Amino acid sequence: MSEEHNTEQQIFEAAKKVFIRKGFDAARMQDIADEAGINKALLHYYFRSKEKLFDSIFQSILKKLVPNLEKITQDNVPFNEVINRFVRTYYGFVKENPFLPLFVINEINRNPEKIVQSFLSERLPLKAFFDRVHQAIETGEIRPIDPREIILNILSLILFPIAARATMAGIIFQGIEDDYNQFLDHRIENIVKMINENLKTQ
Amino acid sequence: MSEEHNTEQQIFEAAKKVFIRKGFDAARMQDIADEAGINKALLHYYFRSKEKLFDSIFQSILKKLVPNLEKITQDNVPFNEVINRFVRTYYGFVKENPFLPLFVINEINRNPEKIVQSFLSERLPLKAFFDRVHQAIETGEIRPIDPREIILNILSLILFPIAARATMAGIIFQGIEDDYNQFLDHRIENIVKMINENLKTQ
DNA sequence: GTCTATATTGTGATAGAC
DNA sequence: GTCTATCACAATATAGAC
Repeated sequence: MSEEHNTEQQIFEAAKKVFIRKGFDAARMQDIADEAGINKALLHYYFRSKEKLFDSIFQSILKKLVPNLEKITQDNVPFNEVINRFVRTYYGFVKENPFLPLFVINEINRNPEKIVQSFLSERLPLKAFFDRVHQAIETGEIRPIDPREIILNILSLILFPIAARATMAGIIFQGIEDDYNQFLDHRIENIVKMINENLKTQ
Repeated sequence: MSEEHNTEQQIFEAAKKVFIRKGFDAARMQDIADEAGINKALLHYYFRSKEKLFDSIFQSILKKLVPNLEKITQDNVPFNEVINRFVRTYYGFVKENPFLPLFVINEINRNPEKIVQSFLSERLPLKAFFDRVHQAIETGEIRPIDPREIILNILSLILFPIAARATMAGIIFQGIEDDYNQFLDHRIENIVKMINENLKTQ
């Protein structure tokens, strides 16, 4: 009873792990079967094809990567504190899920329609943040700026160093990833400062 | 005579185009043959294998993407002008070569040793920039900061929006790429400002 | 050097026994 | 539901004629 065997769920989790690490093209059905501890034929029994298996996984991953800013904006904190929370919680998340950013970027590149499907139907969790920015501009808390620019700057500064880890660690740290990790942790402080300074009025 | 046929060079250029656009895994030898206007067998005649053909191309591409900061730092201009030139010329380059960043990131991920080969032998073009930063710190022109942090911030702000074009345009511009391009062009101004403000003393 | 034809290998998918 | 064995196809690589 407590040991629900549930093969379908087992496959799902295994596939998630393999797809995220290798991407759709490089992922092998054999890898997924091995990871799940079963054989290839069962994959096709539960999910008809590799593509179908992938699709069932992708949407949930994309949602996890788009920052959920509703919680962060709902408390009535000053705007620079909104930025502070945004940067720190989002960095904490991608640090724990370092393969997600590049995975999502590549898969959307491979098939751009995938993103439309999921974001046309429901409301983006970015709406709350955009509203909060406009409010901060009206009250003179920050200078006038397109909210999308703030989002793009923060995501760039956080996601790029993770997505391009091997490249950047190779170029500026001779490939020593431990040093690079420490460097990134320490740098978060400065990102918050940089973003907030850029938003100051006058 | 003036019409040097030179099949090898023709293959090389075709392969470069196809590899950059599709990546190593997704690139097909047939695609390259078509692009070069010859057949598959000739590819193997000139370059023994797909891997060998790829390797002969990759190093030159990597070098092009690592910013060459020697020219920019050699004139005796104030440091904020160094930043200004760096950001604008580098953005101009990747705008003309939008597939390079993600291509390099993915291929180094696939095979991290590739980067070591090329950068252990010769001196990085970043050295001149690092020296210029240290000089600017000593003269009090900018605040004390790790030069690698400046590089990483600039590359993040410029490369990420290009590498993740489909994703970001999809999330914040409903996939309308023309609007996204204009948005990026206009944003460069603010990147220069943001980086320079962050480097101010006090 | 350049081509056509074919060998070889890898992988997604299916058939069929249990 | 789960397995083994096999199909079908795609893609790299090679043989051999010209």
